[in-house]
Amino acid sequence: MKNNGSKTELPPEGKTVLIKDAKGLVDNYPKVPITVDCVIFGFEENELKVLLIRSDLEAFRNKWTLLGDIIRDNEELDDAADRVLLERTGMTDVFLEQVRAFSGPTRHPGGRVITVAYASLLDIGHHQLKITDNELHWHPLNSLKDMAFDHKQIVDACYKWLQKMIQEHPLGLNLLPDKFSLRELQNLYEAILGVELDRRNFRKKFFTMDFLIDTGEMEIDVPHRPGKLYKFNFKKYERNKKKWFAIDF
Amino acid sequence: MKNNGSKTELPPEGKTVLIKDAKGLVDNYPKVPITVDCVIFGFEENELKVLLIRSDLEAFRNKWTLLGDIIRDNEELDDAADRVLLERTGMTDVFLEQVRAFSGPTRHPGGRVITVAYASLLDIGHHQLKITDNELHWHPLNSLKDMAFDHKQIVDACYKWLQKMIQEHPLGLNLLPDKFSLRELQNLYEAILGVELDRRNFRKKFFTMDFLIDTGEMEIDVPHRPGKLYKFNFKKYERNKKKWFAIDF
DNA sequence: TTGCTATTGTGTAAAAAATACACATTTTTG
DNA sequence: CAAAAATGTGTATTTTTTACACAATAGCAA
Repeated sequence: MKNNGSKTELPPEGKTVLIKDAKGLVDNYPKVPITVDCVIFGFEENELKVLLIRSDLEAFRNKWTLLGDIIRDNEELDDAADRVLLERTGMTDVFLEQVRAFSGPTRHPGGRVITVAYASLLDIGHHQLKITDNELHWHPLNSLKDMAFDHKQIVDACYKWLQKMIQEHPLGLNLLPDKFSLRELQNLYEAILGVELDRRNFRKKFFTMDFLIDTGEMEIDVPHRPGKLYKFNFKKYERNKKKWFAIDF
Repeated sequence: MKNNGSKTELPPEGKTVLIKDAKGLVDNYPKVPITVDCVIFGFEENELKVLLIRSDLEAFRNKWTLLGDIIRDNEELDDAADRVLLERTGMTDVFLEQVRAFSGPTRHPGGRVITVAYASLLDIGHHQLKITDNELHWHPLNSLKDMAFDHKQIVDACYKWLQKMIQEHPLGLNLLPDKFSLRELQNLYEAILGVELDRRNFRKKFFTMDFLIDTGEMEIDVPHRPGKLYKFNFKKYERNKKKWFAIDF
């Protein structure tokens, strides 16, 4: 057995009593139900949307809630979030990232439940909702209030998270089809950040990064001059993404 | 009862059965013990350090662990982390922020325990350790391996979190005394980011931000020309901190 | 008291990045 | 075939970042 990493000797005998029965210890811990809740973002008609259902709790009659579930025995939080997504959208390999835990003791009317929020990004067009019970639908983020539980808070936190993340990573592309025009990309950024961006500078920015692949194809069915369609070169991005040193606050 | 925020009507009768007994529902949920673990950072001798103790589990004999505890009934995670900090360092109002949850089903030898990691920043000089049981001590981050549980992973995640955060927010100042010299500040950044920075440009950066208050005092007990001591103007920072629009990846 | 050491404090020029801004081109639609 | 709507493109200006060197100050040792 190694004893590296420290000059300190073993603890003095008789001072600290080591606990042998780890299982007995844990069995006596107070326990809490844990859920995951997914803020599933989509982009449609130049609007950021969230996938919601009606709450099935009487206490939250007619209120919207996030898709979520209790975690199962020995299930990782990430896996539980994946499962929720698979069950509802039929999609695997969806972008999903943990945002944070919410633990307000009165957040659930049935007693204490801690939830871990996940943000998920997917292309609305590229999938079919599996089960459309409880009015499962895409809800515009703007017209969202009065949700069940603390889900409005959770949505707000995940939206802020998203605003920050799309500026630092090419996350936003998960919301678009595989092939997209620069206008679509700019609309996405403008909608999520709530700003107007200069078209020429926006294009310059993306071309300079040099992660866009010209597919040679053009938009179709647009009522105006069609734009070029690009793919994002995720592989090159993963190889070249810059590490990031700038003090700036 | 309001019915705003949506054009959709009530769910069709007989389709969805609303659950009235929320409490009964939650009572039947599987439950898991939840802990908080604090990665408490300090800065001493130009090194980033973490506050650790010896594990009191036989299974992790002689391994270092983070300070943590089981959360209590109806205790918020943030409050539990505050409590851990208060108990061990005697300090209230310490900088503490949730980083993320860790849920590996085998992370605890006694059975499943989910933990929520917090990063904490404090000035080592400005406090006394309350209880020094279990060899509570400040451990250099560099010489850290072979910890109990998944605590090395947690430390790594929190360290990355810290590296990112100090570049975007004036967090790092929580690691320094109230009054500090620019050299100390630069040492802090260099140690945490693991880079060398140009002194003139570093100073220029901070002076340009205009959040430093000249205290009029100078360093004492330094074996060379003493530097000026500054305070950080947190109030002005809170008023003026920029919101932040730059696509950059 | 003097000189040595270590570190503070300061400015400028060059390069890179961000911004502001306008017009010709292409396709669809009526 | 003209009008509408959007694409595609370049340059000049400003701002930010980077690279870089020397005089001034305090402690310390002789």
